[in-house]
Amino acid sequence: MADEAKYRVGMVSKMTGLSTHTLRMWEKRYIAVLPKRTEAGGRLYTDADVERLRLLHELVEQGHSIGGIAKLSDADLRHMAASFSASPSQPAAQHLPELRDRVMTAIEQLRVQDAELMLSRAALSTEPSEFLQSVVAPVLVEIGERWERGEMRIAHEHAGSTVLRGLLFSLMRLYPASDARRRAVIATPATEDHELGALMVAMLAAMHGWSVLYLGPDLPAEEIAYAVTDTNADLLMLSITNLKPKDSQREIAAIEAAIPKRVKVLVGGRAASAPPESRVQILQDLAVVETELSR
Amino acid sequence: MADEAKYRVGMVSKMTGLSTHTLRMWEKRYIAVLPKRTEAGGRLYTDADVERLRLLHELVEQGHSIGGIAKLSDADLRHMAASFSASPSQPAAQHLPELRDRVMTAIEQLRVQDAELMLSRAALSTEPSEFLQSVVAPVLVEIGERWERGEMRIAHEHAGSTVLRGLLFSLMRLYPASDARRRAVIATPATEDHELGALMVAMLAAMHGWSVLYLGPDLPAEEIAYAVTDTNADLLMLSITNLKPKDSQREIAAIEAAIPKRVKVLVGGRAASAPPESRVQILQDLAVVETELSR
DNA sequence: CAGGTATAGACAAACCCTAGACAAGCCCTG
DNA sequence: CAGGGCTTGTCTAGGGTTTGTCTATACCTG
Repeated sequence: MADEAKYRVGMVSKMTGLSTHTLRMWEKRYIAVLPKRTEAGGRLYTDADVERLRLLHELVEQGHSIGGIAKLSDADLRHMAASFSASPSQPAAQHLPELRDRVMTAIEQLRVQDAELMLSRAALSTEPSEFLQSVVAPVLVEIGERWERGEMRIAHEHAGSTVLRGLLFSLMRLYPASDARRRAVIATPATEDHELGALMVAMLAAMHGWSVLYLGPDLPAEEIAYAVTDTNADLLMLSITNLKPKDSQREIAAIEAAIPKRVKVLVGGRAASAPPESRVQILQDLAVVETELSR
Repeated sequence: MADEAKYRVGMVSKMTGLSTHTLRMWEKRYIAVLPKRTEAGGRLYTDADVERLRLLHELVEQGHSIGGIAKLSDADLRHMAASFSASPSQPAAQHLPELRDRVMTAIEQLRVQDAELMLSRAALSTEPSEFLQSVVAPVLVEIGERWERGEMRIAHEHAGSTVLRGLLFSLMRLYPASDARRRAVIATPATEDHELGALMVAMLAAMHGWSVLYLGPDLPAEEIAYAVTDTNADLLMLSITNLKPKDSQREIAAIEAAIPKRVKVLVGGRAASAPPESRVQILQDLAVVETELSR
């Protein structure tokens, strides 16, 4: 839409705080960005370029050498920036299993502040996908299991998932969308009210530079389709953990029928089930999600 | 009727702040607008032309080059102006009503990043309670109204409330519990699934130094009572916006019967309704909540 | 004729381009 | 720790491009 190249070098200089000279040198020497050109040769930067340059600037000010980071992907840059601002210097909680236990204990005792503190510390000093896989997901599963065994009350389950929801929201907001051209819509189909899976992939997508529209849980098929079409998204991700296969298939089929063919659809979650003849892709775990997101 | 060509170049100059020379050059060189002519050759601009020229003028003052934007469609121009006012502007919208409108517009267009950016910026530069009362609550109400009038889709409602939820979660986590002796439990009774009111008071409580246990929406009475008792809380706050008076009263009575007498209970929200003979206090607006919290 | 407008051409200031030079800082090695 | 080499931000020079304004001349209307 309007996300084409539009900023000239002087404007980008003001936006990023880098001199026009530096901008040109970073391009010439390290190909940090590669702006389009006008017919007369003037540089034209996109929003994504500007965001990337901001990130690079920040990292350079933190002491990285431009030559070393200029070629990294947006996702890598974002990750570096995030983990720096979080870890002035600490050994990092290397024992994720232990962290898990401590978090579970805190939730059992309804000490949510403690749980939050431990989690957010760990989140910023750990690889995001690893954090999700080794901490968030297991904690969720364990809460579910203990609740089924009657070892935990609904109050615990609520408290725990609230902590995790809040954490994931915050993490998602940590990554400002940079690449306006890669749009992803993330939601949960009608009657599926478990949003944590969706939040996890939303966070991953944001971290990988996608411009994420997170719609939350329990959305009718036509609404999801509308959002995808209206925003001209390239990717739709659904999370399904609680639906019956029949319902899952019906909703997916309805959505699929109502969106453009070029939109890629990824479905994850314990109960994900696609109709036969479907183009959608079922994702088994978060690692696969990440590889899909990074291309 | 109103789109007749009416204004001559001198008039348009005064209306747009552009010199007549500039108007002619923009037409000749970039075809920014193409006004009708009188029989003798005089330019006649329409209201739409004037509006477009105003937009172009604004964007040029923001640093865009006229040559680069003159050919864009009205929609694109509007889009650019909107997202600019959201992103890298320094003075921020100090006018809260205006901010509200801009946020609503962004939500209507599913530009959640812009909405988020504007909101979080304003949140940090505004008194929290005023922010909630002048921005968050009105936006919520307006989304609800527009949705009921059929002017907004469920997708918009979801997108909007997701943005606000995320924001409130983040704000809540901004205030680490300072006073561990003043504990508050905040939740929404069974079948009440609107959690935004609860989140608002949770944020206020956290801001006032309370140690907050936020349990989220839709919690059975015995679970709320358990949490209050188990954490030895001094205060319970409930938010009820959607229940029938009968249900509201039943839930409150059940909770009240199961918690220690010394626990203060505050209930807020549009549909708050307490049983007769109840000790609970009904709070009309957020200002009252704040005075209650600060003692 | 006055006042507003029209066209075409001329200009200057601001902006942007490339290529090369250079100094300060960092890193490695002896 | 000294020196050589690499890295990196800044500067200069010379030359295009973009853009607002100005001038000169002419038309139309009352």
